[in-house]
Amino acid sequence: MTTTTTKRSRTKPAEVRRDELMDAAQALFMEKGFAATSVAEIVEGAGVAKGTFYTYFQSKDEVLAALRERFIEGFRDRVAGAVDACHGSWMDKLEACAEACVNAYLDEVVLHDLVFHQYQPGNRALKSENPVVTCLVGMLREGEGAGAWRLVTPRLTAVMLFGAFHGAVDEALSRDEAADRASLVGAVVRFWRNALTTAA
Amino acid sequence: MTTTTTKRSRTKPAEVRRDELMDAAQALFMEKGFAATSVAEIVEGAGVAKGTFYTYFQSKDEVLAALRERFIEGFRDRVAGAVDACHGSWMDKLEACAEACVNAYLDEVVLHDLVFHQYQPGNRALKSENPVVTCLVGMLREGEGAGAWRLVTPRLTAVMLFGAFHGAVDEALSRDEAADRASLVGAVVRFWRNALTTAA
Amino acid sequence: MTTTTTKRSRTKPAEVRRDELMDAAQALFMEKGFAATSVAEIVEGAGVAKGTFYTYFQSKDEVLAALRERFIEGFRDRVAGAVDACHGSWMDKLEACAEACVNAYLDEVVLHDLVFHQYQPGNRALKSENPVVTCLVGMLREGEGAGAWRLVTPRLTAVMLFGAFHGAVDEALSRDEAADRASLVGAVVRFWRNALTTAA
Amino acid sequence: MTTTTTKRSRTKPAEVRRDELMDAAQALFMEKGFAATSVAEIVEGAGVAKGTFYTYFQSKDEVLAALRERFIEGFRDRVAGAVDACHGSWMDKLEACAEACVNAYLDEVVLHDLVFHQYQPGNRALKSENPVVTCLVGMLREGEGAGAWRLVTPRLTAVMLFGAFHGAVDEALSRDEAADRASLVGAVVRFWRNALTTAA
DNA sequence: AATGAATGAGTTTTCATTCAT
DNA sequence: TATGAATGAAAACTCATTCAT
Repeated sequence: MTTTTTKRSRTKPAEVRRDELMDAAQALFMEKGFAATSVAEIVEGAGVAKGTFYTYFQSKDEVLAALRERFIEGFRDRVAGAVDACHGSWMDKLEACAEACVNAYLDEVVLHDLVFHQYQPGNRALKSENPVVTCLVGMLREGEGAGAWRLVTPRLTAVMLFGAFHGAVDEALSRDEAADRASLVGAVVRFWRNALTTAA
Repeated sequence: MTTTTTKRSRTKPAEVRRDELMDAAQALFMEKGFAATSVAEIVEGAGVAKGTFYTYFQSKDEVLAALRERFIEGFRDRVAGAVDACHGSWMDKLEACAEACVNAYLDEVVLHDLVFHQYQPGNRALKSENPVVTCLVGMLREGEGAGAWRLVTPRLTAVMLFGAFHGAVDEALSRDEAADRASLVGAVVRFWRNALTTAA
Repeated sequence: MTTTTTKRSRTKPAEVRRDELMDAAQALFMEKGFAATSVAEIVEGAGVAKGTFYTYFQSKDEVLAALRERFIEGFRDRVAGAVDACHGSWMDKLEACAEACVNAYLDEVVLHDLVFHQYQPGNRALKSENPVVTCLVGMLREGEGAGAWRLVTPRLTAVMLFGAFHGAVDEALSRDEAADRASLVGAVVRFWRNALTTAA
Repeated sequence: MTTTTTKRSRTKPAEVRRDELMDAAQALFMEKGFAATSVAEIVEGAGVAKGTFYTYFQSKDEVLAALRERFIEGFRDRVAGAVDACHGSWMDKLEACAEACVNAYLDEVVLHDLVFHQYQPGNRALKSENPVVTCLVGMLREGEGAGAWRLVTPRLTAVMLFGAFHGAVDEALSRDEAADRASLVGAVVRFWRNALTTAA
């Protein structure tokens, strides 16, 4: 009798529950760090009981992994979208890419740091399978094909461009100069352009 | 024979004890990760009692911080030394710097990762107060004074050069291509040079 | 037979568990002192795991605080009950109150000492927000309204009456003369009565 | 050679060193409580090394005991002195005694609490060997001999007078009304007088 | 007498995970 | 599926005390 009424609201679609848990975890990890966040806090944030967490994730580490996947996908989509939307020259595309990177990164640095900076011996690979780099490589290659620039090692160049942008944004952040995004984007674009322009 | 050496005083100069503890901690952290290493293991490794650890460090975190300092200093000394030892042109100095960076980093990646990859909200500053960057800035400014190149924002440029090198080495490492250091140094040097050469 | 009772759920109503923990703690504290009792012993006494203690109390200190609350409430209830049950004159009520105080205190000295004798800077207030005093104040005021006595400072008087009783019982206890409760009650009552009778 | 010069200032008369240690301990105990004070802090306060502490006291508890002795002596001397200095009637002496008690207590409550409130099963005796009570008893007996008042149980009365005064001062302290010592002394004296005046 | 580095037993506390309901 | 009380292993850290100098 009472069963029909009670059952309903408690059970949500698995996907939804899982997302809610991930959202709660992400917010807390970003606020206090991974190690400093307890499962107890995550479930509190998601409004479920302790045990429920373990129906969706095998361990605390697993949520972090899931979060990482989600972040990578989102970042790549955003940057790739900006490049695709640009119908100018290759240099224009490069500029669009730099701008998208800076903005996407700035918008989500904390999250970025969270999902990437957990040291465990031998997780270096993560950074390089970086989809933004992959996307950059593609663009560099196409641009090269079109004669926009010449590159000895496209992948390494992409990685260095990415590293340069990364460093610039980190610097801006640590100096509280990230608010002036235009200047930042300007500096990065200028640097990238130079780096790709072989001195005659 | 050895008796005389062994017998002498359980008490050692503070500096020595501290270093022994740091060495033991560093070895363990690099082997199993920071979180997975217990203070109990560290003191066992250093051959002292639990309490002794706490006469030299306030907490486990503090050793990591000390290790970071030690790493940074060593890295900077190495790079600065290489630049100072180069008596060629500014471009030569730049090259010497790039080479020293790549080599120093490659020689101590594991340690580098250990001391830098622990995410805690708001430790971002560390990277930018990076003494290698500071050293680079100095060099860039002097080089600019000497007319070797022209820079709009020296610090940001230095930071991007550093980021580029960092990314390149990370990439090489993750692809197991770090063995061919010459190529790597070559790629970095070429990239740096371009980045500093304003396209006319 | 007994199986049904025993088997049922390792989980007990929160209130019950909490009380069991408090009981175990109280017994041990009274036997060996607060500092000399470890949480390990408490949980052993209560038949639960270490962690369970911390589901109910934030720290060892918190149990002591809870014990104090419980003691104070019990004491007040007992005294207030005795006064309410007395339907004689105001002097009779005063006498009932004195008697109840002496008896209640004598019955639980050890516990009293346990919960009150832990010196920590600034816990003095506890004594004065003493609900027995509050109850005494009420009685004194009502009695005054009824013309039983006249008081310049009711609260201070209540506090002094309480102090007098407290001192008398402490004295009796330390001299092992507490067995003769009648005499003790007599002395306290006589003293209280005098103290409230303004010499004409 | 160098011995003569170096030795001098380091070694102080034992008595002095001991006092310095007691002073340092007392200050710290009063500020943060006995348990919360470490031997390390005591020796720091006294400006000596860890080991020195143990040349003068066998343990941390022993300092507290020494402090208690010192407090008791000082308090008794002060009250007894005030009574002796009063050459009026017995009621005057009583008044002088009450005043001295209140003042001495107010001046050293924290210390009083420190040395008396440390609960360990069975240290109740301490309070009753209270020298002020003993002194009060003497005065009450003499006054009774001189016909100033009549008492059934002098010691118990003394103890109750002491308890009353104690309660009054505690109350004043917890209400921050201790500054107005005159009123406080007045209330206590009035109460004491009444308590000693048998209602005809 | 004085030192202070070293000790290490002992304690509190945390928290990821389980499991009976 | 959801719950949340219970678990208990594991860890960090403290500090009174010792003792070689």
